[in-house]
Amino acid sequence: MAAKRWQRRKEDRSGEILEAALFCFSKKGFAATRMEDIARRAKIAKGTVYLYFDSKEAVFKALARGSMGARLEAVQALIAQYQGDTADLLALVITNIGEFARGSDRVILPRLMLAEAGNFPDLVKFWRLELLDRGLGILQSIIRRGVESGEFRDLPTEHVARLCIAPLMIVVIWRTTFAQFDKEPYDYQGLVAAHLQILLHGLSAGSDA
Amino acid sequence: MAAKRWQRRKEDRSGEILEAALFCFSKKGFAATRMEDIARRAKIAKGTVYLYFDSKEAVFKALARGSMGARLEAVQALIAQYQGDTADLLALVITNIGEFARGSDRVILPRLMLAEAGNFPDLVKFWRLELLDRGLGILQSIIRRGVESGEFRDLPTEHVARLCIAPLMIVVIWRTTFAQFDKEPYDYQGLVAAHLQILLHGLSAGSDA
Amino acid sequence: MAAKRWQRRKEDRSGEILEAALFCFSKKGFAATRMEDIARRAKIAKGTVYLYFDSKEAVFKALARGSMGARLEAVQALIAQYQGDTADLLALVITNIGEFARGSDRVILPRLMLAEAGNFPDLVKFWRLELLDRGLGILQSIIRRGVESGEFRDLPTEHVARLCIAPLMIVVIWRTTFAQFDKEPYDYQGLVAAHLQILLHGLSAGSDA
Amino acid sequence: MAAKRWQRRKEDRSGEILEAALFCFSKKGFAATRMEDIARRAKIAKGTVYLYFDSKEAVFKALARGSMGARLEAVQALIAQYQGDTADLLALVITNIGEFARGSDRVILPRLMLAEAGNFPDLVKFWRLELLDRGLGILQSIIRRGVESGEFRDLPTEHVARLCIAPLMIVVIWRTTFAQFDKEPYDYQGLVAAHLQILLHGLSAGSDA
DNA sequence: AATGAATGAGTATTCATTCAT
DNA sequence: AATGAATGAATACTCATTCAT
Repeated sequence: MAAKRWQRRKEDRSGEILEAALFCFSKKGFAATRMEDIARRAKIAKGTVYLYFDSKEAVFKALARGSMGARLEAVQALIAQYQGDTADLLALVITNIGEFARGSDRVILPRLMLAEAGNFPDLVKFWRLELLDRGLGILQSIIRRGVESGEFRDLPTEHVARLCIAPLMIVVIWRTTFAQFDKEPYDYQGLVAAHLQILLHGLSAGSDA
Repeated sequence: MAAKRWQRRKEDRSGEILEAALFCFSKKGFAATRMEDIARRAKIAKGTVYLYFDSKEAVFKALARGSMGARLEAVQALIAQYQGDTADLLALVITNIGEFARGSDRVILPRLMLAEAGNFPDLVKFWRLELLDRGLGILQSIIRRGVESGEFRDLPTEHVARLCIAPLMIVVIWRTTFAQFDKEPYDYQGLVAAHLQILLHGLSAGSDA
Repeated sequence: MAAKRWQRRKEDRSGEILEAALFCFSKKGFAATRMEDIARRAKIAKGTVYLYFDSKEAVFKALARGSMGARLEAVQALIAQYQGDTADLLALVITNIGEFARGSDRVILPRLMLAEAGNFPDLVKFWRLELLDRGLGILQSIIRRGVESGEFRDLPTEHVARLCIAPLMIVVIWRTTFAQFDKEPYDYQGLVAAHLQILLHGLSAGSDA
Repeated sequence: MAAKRWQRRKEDRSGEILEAALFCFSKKGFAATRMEDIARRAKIAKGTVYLYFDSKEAVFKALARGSMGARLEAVQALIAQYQGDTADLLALVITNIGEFARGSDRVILPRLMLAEAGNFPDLVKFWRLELLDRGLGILQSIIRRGVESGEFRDLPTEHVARLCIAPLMIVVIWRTTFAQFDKEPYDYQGLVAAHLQILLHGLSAGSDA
């Protein structure tokens, strides 16, 4: 539990390697990244990587598994203590994830996962179960709350949850794939704002004739 | 002795190879697919592939370039001759693309493109310019028409266009990546329906007090 | 209609193939020449070559064996009927071979043989026995005649014969290998003339004190 | 257990590889030599060769470039300090090169270069400019000196220089190509001696009436 | 712990050769 | 006889992994 002092160094190394690997994988993909690329970027020797990870695959999996769940838990905590309009809560959650999608350099992780899904089925399963299903579950519970309180129209929550997320995934994909050809930077924040306007308006029970 | 080893069929070899390649690439990714895999699936010899394509990369590019534009043009034709509500038109277009997303086996093409984007920058450019920008342009013009006719609220069309598409991309990604872990098949049609309900409701000018 | 009268006969084809092969081999070497190169140059289909030759090796051997002996026999005939100074005869023979070396497009044959010697030991043997030994034998007999008649100094004929040939081989090598970098064309005729001057002078018995 | 599989010896690996390559190339030619042949002969693994050379071509070029210029410089030094008859100097130089031609195992280098000339045009240029032109230049300056001092007849030096070398090239070719079929070893030394006798005699101004 | 030279399995590509047309 | 599509063996080169130092 407590971090052992003499392992301190080791943990740092491991993190540096993952950082380097993230950079390389996101730039060239898993297959096209050579262990030496990772090592060079981490400023260590090729062999050293193997002191921390069994194989290139292990590096990738450690990368893909780590550090994504934390955010989810943060969102969960946010919700637990929330008092107020469901619409505001939903807006808060979507904005929060939106911030991540448009700002964090970690977005390359989902991009990576999508790209290599074919080669790492168990990783897909992990993402599906640990992140997607959990995340969608949280959203569904929010939406259900809105329906029950009469704020939202009664639409199938499993679909609505996905519809909340979809534009954020667009942000991720756009940033990691197509942004390089933008002449002027795309206004991600505006997209999220428009999304919220349409979504909340569209969900709103009161606005229905 | 053996069944005909030489089956001359220049006719559609190229198409068969692309079909086989599509299958292999979508299953294992570009890098992990061996030319021999493609050849075996196309039931020809390794060397034969090279009679039709210069390299593995050329196969991939031919695949990624082909057959996606046709659908776009179909949609364009649909719109050109359309008379009636903009909302209905938008619903029609989204449903049309949705049908593709949830039914066609060609959806692996966008999946593939996303996956290999890092290794084929010029291909990304092609998709961006020839498909995305064109497609988004079409949607924007529809939305603008709705705004001008007073049917839709005045929201930034470049964002709204993306919001129309986003859930369809979710369908594509879900089908090609996560569907394998569904216990019961996900109701894509329901998703598109919910999308339309929220979107059209959310866009609708009349509902706003 | 009936068979085309003007259709080329088999023998012609074979010659055309050899001609094409000579061109290709001399340009790119044996290994780097593809059967298709030969076929294309001969303006026939790849498969057709195999109607005339069993393999690429067979083409090369047919080429290397043919058409070199004829010249040797011409020289032999020249000598047989010659009456006069041995020095003049030697000059005549050397000039004759020199003409070949500096003018004929067949010089690529020895060049080719040298280049591929390692891969075709039996061909080397053929050249050695059928051409070199015979050619050197003829030269030796001339020189011996000169020694016996008192025209030439008494030097070992097996060496002198080679010394007569050596500059001509230089011509061959120069033309086929280094000439491409000459700024102004090298004066092969002048070389042969200088060779004769030195050789005959050097051999001459009279000039020795 | 097994005998050391990893023998770290960065020291002279490169030289060993070149040595092995020289052997293989001279035996089978460039194209027919497999990288594995070279590796096996150098007693290392296939991949190791690539730690020292970028490609098979690079191995060949390193080989062809190296170790030939040194001898030329030795000859140049010899001349620079020489005092005495030009005829003696010329004899000395020719004998020196002759020793190389008939004794050194490096003669396969020119043989190799001739054989592969077609595939390595830039290498031909290197040999032409760095070795041939320089070598011929040295010889021409010697001959010019002889002409100016009145020892030699006034013949075109560019031709005479080549005539000095020609028999030595014969030695190289004979040794590397035809010697294998000699029943009794050919007397290369005798050839060089005869060459000198005829050449010096033939050049000598005094002997002319 | 760290290094990086060495290894060798794995694959894209070429091209001599075959044979149905 | 002629063709050229199809075959598949052969090989240069890459790179994940090992381990002597």
